[in-house]
Amino acid sequence: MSISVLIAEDQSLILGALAALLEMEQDIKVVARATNGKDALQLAEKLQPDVVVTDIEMPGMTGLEFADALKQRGHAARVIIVTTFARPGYLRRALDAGVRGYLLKDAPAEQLADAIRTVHRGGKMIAPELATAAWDSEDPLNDRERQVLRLAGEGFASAEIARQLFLSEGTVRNYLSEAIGKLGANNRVEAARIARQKGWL
Amino acid sequence: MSISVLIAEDQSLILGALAALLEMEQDIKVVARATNGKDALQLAEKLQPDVVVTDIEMPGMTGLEFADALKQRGHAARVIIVTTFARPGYLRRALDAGVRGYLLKDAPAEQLADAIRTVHRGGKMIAPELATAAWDSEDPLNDRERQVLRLAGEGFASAEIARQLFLSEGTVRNYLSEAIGKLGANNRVEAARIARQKGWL
DNA sequence: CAAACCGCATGACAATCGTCACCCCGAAGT
DNA sequence: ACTTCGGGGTGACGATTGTCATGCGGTTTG
Repeated sequence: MSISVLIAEDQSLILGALAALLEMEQDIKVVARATNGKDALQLAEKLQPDVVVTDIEMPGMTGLEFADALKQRGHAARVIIVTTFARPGYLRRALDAGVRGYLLKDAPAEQLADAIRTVHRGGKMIAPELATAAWDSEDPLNDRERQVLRLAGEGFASAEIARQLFLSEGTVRNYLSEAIGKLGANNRVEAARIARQKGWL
Repeated sequence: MSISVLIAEDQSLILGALAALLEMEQDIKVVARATNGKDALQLAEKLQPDVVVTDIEMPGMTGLEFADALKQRGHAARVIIVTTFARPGYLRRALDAGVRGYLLKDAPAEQLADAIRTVHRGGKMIAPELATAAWDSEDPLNDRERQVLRLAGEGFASAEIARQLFLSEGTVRNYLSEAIGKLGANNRVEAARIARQKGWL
């Protein structure tokens, strides 16, 4: 018997493409498609697919909320998240929602079918870039550093940041220096980029 | 004879999925895939595909630069841009680069094959959301300013940018100063932010 | 042909940034 | 009461950034 799959993804073109990709596998059957979390939830309840593949960023209900909702209702479907974002924070929330797979969109194409099979068998499949990162890379920034870094990343000068946060300019520079050091960056811009990319801003 | 197509898209999973989607059409043949602009350029030169489908945001060389490079070399291939971003600035630059199609990733899946056929026939296909909005505000940046600004926005220092682009550091600073002035920004970071948001990077 | 541009480079100067050592003070611990 | 600690601050110094005037070899173009 083939594995029944539901796909949720808000960009129709990508949705169609993913479906086409999976249609090529004889042991996988795409039984439904949804372009947002709410539709996906209804369809999942009605069709009881073996596996659900979902994006995170969708209008209305995100993939994470969707996974959580499925879990609440004691649903058997195993969920695989497919997303652009390698943010440890997302992975955390996904695992908390009982998600069994977390793939990045820049993983090789065969991995999706693999992941579906693995997860259907009861296994887990986490993008290697994140498997470790979820553990070791905790956000090293404190509150002030985050605030300052966020503004610096928008292009505000130290003096302006100081004004906005009611700090002295020197202090702002100290925080920035700290943040730059903690993130292993060479300057505020790079630091902001790194932090954003990790989902810490 | 079927239409030969090259696909460039940095997210492998999506790349594979798009290829699968097109494989389903009997009159379309995916002859090559690339995950960045440079590879795409080489492959396009070697294989002379009828149509090139490319994403915009790719590491190294963007889809727009790629399209431009193809045009420079007097290449016959017709280019279709497929992107998430409905930024008028992108469309304008795409059209300037001689691009024949501009689709959004949330267009219906069948549109891609349609667009390929239309473009192959010599027609154009522009996402309706953008067809009108194209004449918004002009991009005041020239090529060098764009390159320099992009790197500056990533957090590279002037000296590093100079090394990467084989320019002197002073020249890099001059270009940045120009760009900052044109965009009404106060520093490189703000300038990069403004340009990005307008779709000029 | 000469004028006008263009892309790139220099050099200089002021402003801003990044770093570091050290200070102040109010809360906690013990 | 005496330390310790954390948030915030100061001052100074070198590196980087932003600005501007100026120069120089190629292309256009009148």
